This record gives sequence, structure tokens and C-alpha cells, in this order.
Amino acid sequence: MGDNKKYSIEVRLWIEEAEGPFLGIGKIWLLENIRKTGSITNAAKEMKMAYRQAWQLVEEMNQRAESPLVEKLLGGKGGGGARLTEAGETAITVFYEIERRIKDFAQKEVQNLKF
Amino acid sequence: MGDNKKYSIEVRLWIEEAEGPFLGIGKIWLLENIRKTGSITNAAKEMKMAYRQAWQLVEEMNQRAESPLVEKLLGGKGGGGARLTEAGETAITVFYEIERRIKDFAQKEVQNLKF
DNA sequence: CATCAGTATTCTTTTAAAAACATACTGAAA
DNA sequence: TTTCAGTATGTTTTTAAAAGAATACTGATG
Repeated sequence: MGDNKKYSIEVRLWIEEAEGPFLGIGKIWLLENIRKTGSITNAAKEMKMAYRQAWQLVEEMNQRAESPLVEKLLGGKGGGGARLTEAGETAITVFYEIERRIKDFAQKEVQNLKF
Repeated sequence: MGDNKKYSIEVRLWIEEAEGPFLGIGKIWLLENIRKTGSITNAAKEMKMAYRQAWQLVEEMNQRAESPLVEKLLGGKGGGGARLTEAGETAITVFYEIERRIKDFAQKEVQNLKF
């Protein structure tokens, strides 16, 4: 291993909480799509994922976060929808910030080790 | 998110190659167990994994690495066995080295961001 | 007070991954 | 030339996860 073939390092990170994995890139994408589309239904469509699963992820995030990341609006004109709370916005920002730093570092390290 | 609850960052990394994920912690453990036990069969038992799967992982590693990571010995006294090549040893060393650096960095970053 | 689109929830079906099972093959050594 | 433990490989079964289907609930608005 080491000379001809091209290898790179991939890094995956997530925020862990007492009960296990709490927030990774998948949920972050979901949050972003909820922000973009205004509803869980449309976010799920966007991501080609079942509404059911998207809803469950939101449910889990909201229950395990200190305060909900997504605010859900029930009934009314247009049936309702969902939007990010301040905590939800913060989660996205913080996650990407950490991810960027760690991935940047990882790239540098790999060059050093000429892998 | 952010004050009372305890969150930590978890990092998973692997070496990527043209055809996709090539070497992660799972295969590294397998290599270590092959070294320790002298055979794929016993390494698999150690890890409570099926021989078949362990064998397939070895096969894949050997084919995708520039040179094989595991040398397999067929037949003979004791039926044969398997042992690491120099490349296999190097793979373990390099992997853990990179992992250590990145995880150390990740921990520091998280403290900075007081997450 | 009927409509409507999205949320909420249960139940069933599909699918893919892992495990389990079965059976040859190998070759040094007794 | 039989034994033996490990490698090699195909087939079947289990299992868990994802997807899909079906149905009730919500409440602003006309």
C-alpha cells in the first residue's frame, strides 16, 4: 500500500449524547430541507425518503435535544408545516463548523503522512 | 442544545480508494485478530463473525490493496492458516496513527467550541 | 361546516444484509 | 494414503431495516 494507487481519508462525524448517536449529517440535511421547503412532507420528498422516517427523525431530534430543533404547525391553511427553531438553526451552523475544521485537519494530516 | 446536556463528538474514519471504502476500523480489527490467531477461522471466532464473511473481507482487502495484506497458507499440517504481510502490518500502523491524530484534534476542537 | 394539505400513527410488505448451512479442496505429516 | 484443520465457495435461512400502504387528526379559511 502506498505508492501508485490513490487513497484518501474519509471522515464521518456526529454528535453523541448519553443515549447514543444524536446528530449526524443525515439529520442535518433533513433540517436544511425542512427549512427550505417548510414542511416535513416536502423535505422528505426532496430527499426521496419516506415521510414516516423523516417524521421519526424529527421526533427523535426534538425529544433528545435540550429544546426542539423543529417546530411543527398542525392543521390550518395548507395543512400546517414545519420550521426550524433557533436551536435548529444553531445546530446546523455548529455542526458544519466542527465538521469543516476536522475535515480540513484530516486532509492536512494525510498529506503529511503522504498516504 | 448547548448548556446542560453532555454532548461529545464521535469520529469515524476510513481509507477510501477509487472503488469506494477500502479500509476502516472493522477490517483493521480483523487484521489484528489474524495476526494474533494465525488463521482467518480463529480470527473470525474471536470476533464472533462468520468465517465466510471474514474470508470475504480478506479477499477484498487483498485484491484492492496494491499488494496483499494477508498471506494465506493452504493445506499442510494444521490445515494451513493466514498471516499478515509487511503491507498488512503497515496498514494497521498507519491507520491507527492517522486515527489518533484526527481524534485528538477533534477532542480539542470540541472543547474550544464548548459544545 | 366542508375542504385541504400537512402532521400523526399503526400495520403490512419489501429488501438487503448477515448469518447459517453445506460441501469441496489443499497439502504436510504420520 | 488417510487424517486433519484451515481455506474456498455456493446455497439457503434469518433478521433487521427500510419502504409502503392505510387511516385518523388538526385547524385556518372560504
